Amino acid sequence: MSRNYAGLSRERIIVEALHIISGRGLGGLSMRRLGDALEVEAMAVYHHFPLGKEQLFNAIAAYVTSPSPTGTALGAEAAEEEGRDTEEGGPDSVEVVDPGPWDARLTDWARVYRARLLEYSGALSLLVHRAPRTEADTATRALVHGAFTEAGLSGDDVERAADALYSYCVGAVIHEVRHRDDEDAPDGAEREVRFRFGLRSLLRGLTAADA
Amino acid sequence: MSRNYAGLSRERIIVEALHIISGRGLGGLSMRRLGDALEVEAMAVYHHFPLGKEQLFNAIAAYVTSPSPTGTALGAEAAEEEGRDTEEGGPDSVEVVDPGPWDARLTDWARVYRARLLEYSGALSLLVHRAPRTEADTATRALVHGAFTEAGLSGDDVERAADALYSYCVGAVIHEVRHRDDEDAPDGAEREVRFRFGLRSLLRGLTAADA
DNA sequence: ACCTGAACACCGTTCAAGT
DNA sequence: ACCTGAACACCGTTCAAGT
Repeated sequence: MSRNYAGLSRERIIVEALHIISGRGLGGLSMRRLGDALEVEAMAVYHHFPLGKEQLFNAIAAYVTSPSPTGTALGAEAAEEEGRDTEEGGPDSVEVVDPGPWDARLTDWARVYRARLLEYSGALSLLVHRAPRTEADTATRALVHGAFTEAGLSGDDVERAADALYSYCVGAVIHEVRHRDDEDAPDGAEREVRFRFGLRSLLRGLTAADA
Repeated sequence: MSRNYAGLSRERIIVEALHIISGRGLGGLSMRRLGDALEVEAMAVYHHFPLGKEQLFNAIAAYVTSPSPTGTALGAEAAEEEGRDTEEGGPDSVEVVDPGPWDARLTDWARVYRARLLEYSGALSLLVHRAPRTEADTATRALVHGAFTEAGLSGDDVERAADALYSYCVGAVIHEVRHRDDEDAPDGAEREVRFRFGLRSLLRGLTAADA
């Protein structure tokens, strides 16, 4: 058992780390435990994340906030850490036009985003001090910017509305996770109702004509 | 130097811990370092927090979310952990009537809450999986409930609006902390403008007549 | 390039002991 | 009651070495 080509990769490591986090919490993730789960010596992880646990945490944060399970965030995040530029070609090069009216686009995005954050709720606290610049993040900005512009906002108000939307979404998921074990906590269905209620209200307030 | 009546207390420990967190981050807080800062052996902390670091974290979370610096949360949190009831007399026994219209009351509360979370931003991630039941928390609920009722909401909508408000406030602070070191990050004044913009919009949307 | 294994400094916590 | 000090199991990370 000397040589061990375990086929380790950044993504396999991240997925296994998230599995541990989901089972034992963020504090339960140790490099040694991660190595065990990957059937590898703990130090092997350092070959893929030379900067150690902090770099792994950044990668997890990027992974969690990127909608695609195959992890488009991996390349971008690796480039970021080593000082390279992102591999993205030109600006607006992938300008995907979503179908439907602006509010449906925003609501759909929010629903997907919430679902993903809830799926990896154990890693949520990693996001408080980390805002990884992923492809998914740029795509989201374009989508939200376009939607609010279409809704009639302009100038600084577009940025302000976008910030309010992001704030509400991550805040709502955190509020949900924080309170889901309270004695009088609402069930899953009602929690989703509340999320959509708040979202609808916020969008209405953001796009109503100013007094 | 055998005997050492250091005059340790839960509050002194919490304040010192927050000082360390503020300087070196949450990961920089160790029991040994905390002991050093308090000029005491690390193990002395365990006499005041017998359940260890997790209990200390809970106490910090309660302290941070309680507006009074003297920490009204301390007693409530201690009671909670040891299974005692809170010392609160009857329901609605302290029904304080705030002055001003409902939206001013909510805006004032939000401004104070945001300021406190920003002051202890290093401890923010502790709140993601902790919702300590403090006196401040009960008072806030009464205030918010009353304000939204006065605004014309009724039934489940009051709870839903309250959840949306909490969600927005903690989400906004987290969004602010997450992005304040971005290259193109807005300055402090603009960040406050954005917070109030989003808050105003949310309140307007929450209390507008349904379509 | 990819992984091992020993080593080092540090950590949370227990426990018996001191005053 | 309040604090000490030694001890134990565990941790992140470095480094030299193996293939």
